[in-house]
Amino acid sequence: MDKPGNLVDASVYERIEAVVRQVPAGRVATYGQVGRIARAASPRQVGYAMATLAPGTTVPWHRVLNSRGMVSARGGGGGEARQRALLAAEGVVFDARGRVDLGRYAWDGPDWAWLWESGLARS
DNA sequence: CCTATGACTGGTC
DNA sequence: TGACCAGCCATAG
Repeated sequence: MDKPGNLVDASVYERIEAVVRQVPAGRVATYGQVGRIARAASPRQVGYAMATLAPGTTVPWHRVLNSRGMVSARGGGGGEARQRALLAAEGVVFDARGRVDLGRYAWDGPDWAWLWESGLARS
């Protein structure tokens, strides 16, 4: 896992990115889930953070889906197909409606150790 | 410095 | 099933 560091003093977007980095290949997280773990004020903050990521970022943004298990539509376009391709390459299957079975691919959450070291475990 | 602008979710009607 | 609404932070121009 990557360096947790002290995420408590980091900006909201930094915490969100750090959490997304913890999502392993082949699993997917929802904006709401990431938001709760990163202590974002609202799930939407996660979307905002993803939208500002640089093109060549190392953050696995494609593993973040909305609460319905679908790829969220974005302004620019294009990125949606890429997101699904990346997930498919990791073995994530989409059903006929274009949805992922969250009950099967949902991420369990970050490791306890990471959570503690990052400072996000504290309430 | 101020405004517009985004990858969302849960509750209510 | 929809449709509508509040809540929210960083960045660009």
